[in-house]
Amino acid sequence: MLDQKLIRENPTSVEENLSLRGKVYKISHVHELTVKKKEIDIEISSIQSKSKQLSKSIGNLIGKSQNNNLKELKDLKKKGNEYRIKISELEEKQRILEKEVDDEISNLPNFPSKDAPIGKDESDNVQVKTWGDPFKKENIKSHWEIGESLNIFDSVKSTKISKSRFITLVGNGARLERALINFMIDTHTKNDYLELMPPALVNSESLKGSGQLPKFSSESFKCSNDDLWLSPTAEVPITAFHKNEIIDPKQLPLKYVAYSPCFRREAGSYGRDTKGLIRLHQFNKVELYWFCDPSKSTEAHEKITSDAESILKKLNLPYRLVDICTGDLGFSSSRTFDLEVWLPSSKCYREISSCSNCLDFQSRRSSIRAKIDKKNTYLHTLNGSGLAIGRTMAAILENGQQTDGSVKIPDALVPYFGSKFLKTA
RNA sequence: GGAGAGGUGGCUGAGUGGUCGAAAGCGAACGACUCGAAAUCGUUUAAUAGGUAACUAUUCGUGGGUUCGAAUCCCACCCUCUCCGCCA
Repeated sequence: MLDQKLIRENPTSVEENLSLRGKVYKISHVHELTVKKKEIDIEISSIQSKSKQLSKSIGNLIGKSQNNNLKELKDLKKKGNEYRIKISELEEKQRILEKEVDDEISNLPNFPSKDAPIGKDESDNVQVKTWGDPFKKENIKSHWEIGESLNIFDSVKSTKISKSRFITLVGNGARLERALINFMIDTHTKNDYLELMPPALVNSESLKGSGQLPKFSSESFKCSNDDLWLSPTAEVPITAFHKNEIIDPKQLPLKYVAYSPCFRREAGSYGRDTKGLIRLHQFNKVELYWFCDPSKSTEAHEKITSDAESILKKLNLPYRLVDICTGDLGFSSSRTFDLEVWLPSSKCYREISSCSNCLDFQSRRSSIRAKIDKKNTYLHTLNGSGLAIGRTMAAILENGQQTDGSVKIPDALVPYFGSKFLKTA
């Protein structure tokens, strides 16, 4: 959520900042609404003040004389009644305006950071660095071919259970999934992250608080009988964990790691990545999340990214770091570093983690503050996958494939998985 | 799901129409006493929004309503607790 005051006082700068995303944003209408709303706020409070004084003097008058039928009293009450009617009229206007303003501002994305590369779309993203040697060989199998031959997951049977884009992990596949979750959480908790295991169902307010609503309602699954949705990422419940709080600044930064199943409708992606573990309606993810002092979020962004990277390094998976351009930034983010893992079968890097600095965008939506220098200040929030489990498994299968059909398990994962190779059961 | 009870400041808890933003206690801060501390005594101490400030408004679960005036009355919703039912 952008600052309403900024929109009211400096609409031009708001438009300029938003236009960095490569689209035109017209905010003159919201601007007018915020100005009107401010006028009404002031008017209401001045009438309330008069009305309050009047009520007190009526109280005093009744206290002094026992007679309730004085003409003076009647006149005062009449005057009070006028105030009341006026106030309720104005409040009605205020409510409508507030809703309009809120609706419009809720649909505006965050400002891109000045440091983000300027660009229109994905093709303008900037590769910052690569790590490890991409595995290139003839006769490379895709992870779904490997999965099928090792019998570690089954998508055909899963359509009987649910529909397409769902997966059932089988035997060692399920075991590998659990090993990855535990390995990642252990690594991060050793690094001072506090583990959370939040609800998978979240209410509308929570989705709004982190930016998924109102604009992206078609991206999430809704439970029709309740005001509950299947959470698309742990970012949602973690943000909501501190909703409407004023946090003691001594506790900052708050660093959380959470495993959660994630549910996404993937509307509009029909035909893309239909095979394997890359794009599913349900997948597991370990998420990293920081609430921090606004002056320290740039630094925190570097740190959360390197914490996510450390998993790829420990698993010895080749990857690259990409600086997302202004036109390709997510709705809530002002700067995003993507980590992309090498998938040899498709000879390309695929996103496995997205590390974003949302500045005060989510904390303003969710009202999460800390008293810093005697002022209540919206905190900065940062999130990053550390990592997406299914895609990590795909990368391990493809990068670790052996000529005999087995898969080498990364050394760091062996204690969790329980053996050095993944073979046919 | 059924029956009942309840949601008040950092905490406990009083308050059923009029200086109530709210008694009392605990806690906290400061001061006195003390070499220092404990104990004791005294003073102070809710939050939010707007404003440089004086100040103004709002807030007693949330949202409406009645009234000149609502923590207090009415309606709806949310949450918590107890019992019963169901259940991993």
